Amino acid sequence: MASMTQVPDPAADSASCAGGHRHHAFDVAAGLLEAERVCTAAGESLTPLRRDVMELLLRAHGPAKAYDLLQALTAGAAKPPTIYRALEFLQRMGLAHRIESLNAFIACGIGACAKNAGFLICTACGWAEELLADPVNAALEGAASERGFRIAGAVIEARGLCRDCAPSVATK
Amino acid sequence: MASMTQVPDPAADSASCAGGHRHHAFDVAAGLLEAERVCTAAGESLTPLRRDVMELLLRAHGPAKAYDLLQALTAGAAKPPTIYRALEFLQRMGLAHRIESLNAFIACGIGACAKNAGFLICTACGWAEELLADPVNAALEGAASERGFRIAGAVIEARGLCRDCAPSVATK
DNA sequence: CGGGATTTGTAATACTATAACATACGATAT
DNA sequence: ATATCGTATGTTATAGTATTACAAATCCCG
Ligand SMILES: [Zn+2]
Ligand SMILES: [Zn+2]
Ligand SMILES: [Zn+2]
Ligand SMILES: [Zn+2]
Repeated sequence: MASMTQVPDPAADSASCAGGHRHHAFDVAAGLLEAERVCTAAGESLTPLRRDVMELLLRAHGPAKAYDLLQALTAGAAKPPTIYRALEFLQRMGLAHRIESLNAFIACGIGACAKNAGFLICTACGWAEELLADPVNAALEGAASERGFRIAGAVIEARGLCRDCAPSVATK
Repeated sequence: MASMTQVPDPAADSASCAGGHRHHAFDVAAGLLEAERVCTAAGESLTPLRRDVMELLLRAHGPAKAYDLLQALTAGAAKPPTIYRALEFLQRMGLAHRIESLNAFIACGIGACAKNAGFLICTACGWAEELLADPVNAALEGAASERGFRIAGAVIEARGLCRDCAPSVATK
């Protein structure tokens, strides 16, 4: 298999995933509408390419790797800068996030949040659930201010087992 | 210049750094003693190679890149697996940490903390200060438990300006 | 010494990301 | 309509990060 991350082929549609059990998924249609709305509001354009990448992220069953997205675009004819540029744009719009500890990208699960989201990453099924990380950021702010440090942004990524996977791993 | 990260040449000693102002540094001798102690306590061996890498991390004026460390080891004769293996060992011992958002490594600033440390990374001087991230982890735990998620570990990395740099950037 | 486990060396390759420059395209102003 | 400008995309090449697989050396114990 080319990769572990689940970038769907264009035909796939449902929320079934590699692990076999169905769970977690984005609402693709709603996500695309929201993306259009956000870009318009920002005076930017959700071009066909950017929209295609957004759709791939929304259909993915978890964080997607850049080169897998690249392969999924027009059957791999695109070159690396194509995908990195589209991802950078989507991140700038708050429509997607990069997960540093996975070198992967995911659609925003909260809705155009430009900053300081957090993720709970399941090591069993690969899903990453987004958090509004306000309490976490507040705790970070507290620690930072004690040291005279001014926070501009933060990476918050927890690894562990999601509700669905904790039982199956525990009983294994 | 080969790289921005500050892996010292073998002669360098003080806490002066690329930015010109002196600040932040590890206590090299104490760090090596502690490393020896931790490894012995764990029934593992701090071999000359591992010790050399630990010393490079302690002398570095901030997070160090793997290939820069590699270059600093015996003037670049070593191959990539050499450094990645040593770094993995040091991380396992809690003597070093990987900073995901920088693809870089840093000596533990707290003392053999195996898990869940956090970092405040200054984007001006490049230093990364380690936090005992207990309050942050507590906040994360709270958010996770609401979702039935069991956290095994977390990446907590804030970017911003340290106490020393905030004024100089503000007045620039 | 023999034998097994750990550590290190080495070569090859996979994976991730950016720089630099060329081309295309849509909007606006003559 | 044509020129021009800014934005977006295409293309080539290269830089940077990390792992796999196997070979050799070393250490520890019996
Ligand atoms: Zn988000
Ligand atoms: Zn799961
Ligand atoms: Zn530490
Ligand atoms: Zn600083």
